[in-house]
Amino acid sequence: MKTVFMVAEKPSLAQSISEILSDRRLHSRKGFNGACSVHEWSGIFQHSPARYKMTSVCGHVLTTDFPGKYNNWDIVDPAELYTCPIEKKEATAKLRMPYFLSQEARGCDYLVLWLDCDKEGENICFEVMGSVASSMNRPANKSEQTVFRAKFSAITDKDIKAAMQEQALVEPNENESRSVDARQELDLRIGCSFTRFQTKFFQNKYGNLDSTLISYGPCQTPTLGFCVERHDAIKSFKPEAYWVMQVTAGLKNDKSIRLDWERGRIFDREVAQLFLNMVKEHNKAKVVSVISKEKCKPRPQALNTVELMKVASSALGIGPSTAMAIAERLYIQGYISYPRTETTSYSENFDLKGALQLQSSHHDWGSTVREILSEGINRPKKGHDAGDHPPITPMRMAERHMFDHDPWRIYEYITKHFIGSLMRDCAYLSTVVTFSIGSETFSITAHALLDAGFTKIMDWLAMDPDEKVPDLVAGDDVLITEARLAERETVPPDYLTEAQVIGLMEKHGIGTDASIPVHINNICQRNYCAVASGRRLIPTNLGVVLVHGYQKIDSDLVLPTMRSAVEQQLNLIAAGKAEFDSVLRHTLQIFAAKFQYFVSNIGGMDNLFEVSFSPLSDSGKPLSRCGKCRRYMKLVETKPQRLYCPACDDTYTLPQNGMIREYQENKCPLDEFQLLVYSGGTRGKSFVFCPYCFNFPPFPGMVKGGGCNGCLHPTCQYGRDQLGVSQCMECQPGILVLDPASGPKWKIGCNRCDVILYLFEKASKVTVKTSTCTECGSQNIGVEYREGKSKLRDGALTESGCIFCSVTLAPLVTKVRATYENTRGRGRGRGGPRGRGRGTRGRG
DNA sequence: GCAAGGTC
Repeated sequence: MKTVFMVAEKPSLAQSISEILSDRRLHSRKGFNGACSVHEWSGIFQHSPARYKMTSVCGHVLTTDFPGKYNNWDIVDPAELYTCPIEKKEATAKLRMPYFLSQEARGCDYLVLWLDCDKEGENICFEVMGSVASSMNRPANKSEQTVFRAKFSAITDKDIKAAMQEQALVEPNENESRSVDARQELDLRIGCSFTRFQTKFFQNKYGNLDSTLISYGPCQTPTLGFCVERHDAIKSFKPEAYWVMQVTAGLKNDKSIRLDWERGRIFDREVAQLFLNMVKEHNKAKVVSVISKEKCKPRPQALNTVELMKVASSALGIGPSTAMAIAERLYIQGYISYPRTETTSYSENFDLKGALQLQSSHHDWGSTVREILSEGINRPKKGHDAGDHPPITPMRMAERHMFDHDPWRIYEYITKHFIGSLMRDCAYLSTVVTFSIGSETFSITAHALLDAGFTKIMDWLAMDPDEKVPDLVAGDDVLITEARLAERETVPPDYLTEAQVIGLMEKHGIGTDASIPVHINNICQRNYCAVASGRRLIPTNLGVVLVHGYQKIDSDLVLPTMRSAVEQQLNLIAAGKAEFDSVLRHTLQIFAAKFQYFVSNIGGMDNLFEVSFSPLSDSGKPLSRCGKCRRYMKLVETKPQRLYCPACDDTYTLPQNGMIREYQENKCPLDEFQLLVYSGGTRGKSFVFCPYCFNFPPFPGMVKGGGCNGCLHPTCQYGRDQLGVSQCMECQPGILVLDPASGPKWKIGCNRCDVILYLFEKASKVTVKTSTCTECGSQNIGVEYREGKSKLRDGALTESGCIFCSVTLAPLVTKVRATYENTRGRGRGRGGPRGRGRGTRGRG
């Protein structure tokens, strides 16, 4: 019997599709990577009995990257990134997806690809094919088609079964897949080249940038551009005076009404005065017409991701990435449907009634739901069907107490939106009374609620039911009690809200429903924008200077149209109208030239930086001596912390996220740089290091970023050979090395992994002896205590021996794993005042 | 240490 191997884009879809195709008679098991399940059943394929086996990937199997040697920022010129080779690597190493697929596909005869029906999905088809090609059976007849692409537009029985019909199965579309390869390559080369160049250029010049990375990207940069554009509009705004005419009239019942002038506002005082004078010639206003019209506020369309993110931000004060993380969890727990969808239309066979019935006993909205069920569902409005996933709807009922605050509010919104979309529109009577005073026209408008409709459940949209329409008919006169001019001033626009930024991204095709929150997060975390009250995005100095710099050098770099222009080129590949190679070569050529131009004109951006930031030479505090000039170098504490020698104008990278201090006056015997101590907190790793060797490893075989505990110097008293104790018990290549600067809380730490031994607390001296333990071969350790501090047997002040085998020493040793303190900056008393927006935190 | 795109 033949076996058909089938692959979907995510585990949940593999399950749904399997259930449909097997008529719910299937056997399921978890795959070895813990993420994907495998579903098996028997059926018919191409008119013969067959075994079916279905599993999924988790998004992309592979990712595009540079070969390892191009990832050294100090050696590789970013310009090389336009021509150097690129390679595909496993997207998520721990899932071992290619291996998983090849194992499961072993011995199968046919492959049916059920990846999402978009270009990314098409690309993943080829990643899957590449993974299983060598392990599947080869057909006896070489010309027989064994790889099929299923095309589906909804996860419904009807659609899925139709897609599986023999005549519906097609071949995967290589052109579409190649267009994604091209996109990946362009994004990688362009993004990384600009990011590396500007990061290195500005970080080596300014001390107070407070950003580890000054990134550029075809999506994140235009997104920042929107925020800065609004910032500029606010800063350059010039208020303008204007005048409005305010006419008040008295009714018979002594009530007075304010009439709205048809001309709205006038920007010329004299002209406004002229109109006022004309009006003042009259003491009555005549009712010209009274027109009532039934109007409606439409019920919402079915909910998609972008709309959910906008509402979460603007109405609930929950940022898009937090909102999506919450939605993701609600989905996994089965409370809502798949939350990443562009579709705003329920499919024909969507069980609206069933989904509604689930909510009929709800404490808060059960009674409304029961009313709808008894009156009948109002068929929702047709929205856009992107053919990806159904709209976001509740799948299970949940009460308020079952969730935390924010998850509840997201669930509540999704559910109320769903219910609202099945109710009637909100209907109201809009009455306009038009008046004439001489040649000028005025009016009043009043609304009277006829049917609350969906605003009964989406009550934040409800209308005021109490607006009274004055009892007037055409021909009536009302007495003018006052007519005057009011002087006003135009006001600047406000900063963009997150919801508006999402709207702009959507409009310009920047990012996708899944990546929009990531881009917004990026520009906040990189310190280009801060989230202010009302979730408005206010660009920081750094953000403003960057965008102005791009505008000065090459405004294309920040234009929102750039992304869509490139995508148009890519679509030519997808449509088979252009060659992959020629489009890629052409586009890369353009950007390589833009990059060169940017590099040679970076001075233009630098001029702006100079105004806002202080040079490295003015930053930091003196710490330790330079081995080249013997003068003091400064510790620059803003991220990334580094050492700067003002005399040599050299910068040295330091270990991050921890304290750096001098190690007395000790120097490295190789380069005379003063030695330093890194400490990652009380329970963290610590080691002695030479700032020069840390950046430029002195011996072959040493890696960059290491301390003296990994140094191969044969005789240096701080090196591995003198202070090493034994092999690490937990990692193969690691060596346990004494940290000579750690007293009185003495530590021996592995120079590779997180193993730490605490020993002989409060001892005055701990040394590594030249002799070794006869039992285990470890170096012996010597310890000395001061009078009264001894922990040794009988209060002895000195002893030496093996810390693992000696019955007196071993009990004074504790093994732990280093923990990392979750801090920015160090200690207290620093870092307070410059609060930074963190994007995903805080609620409006 | 970098992009953007999938997804857990």
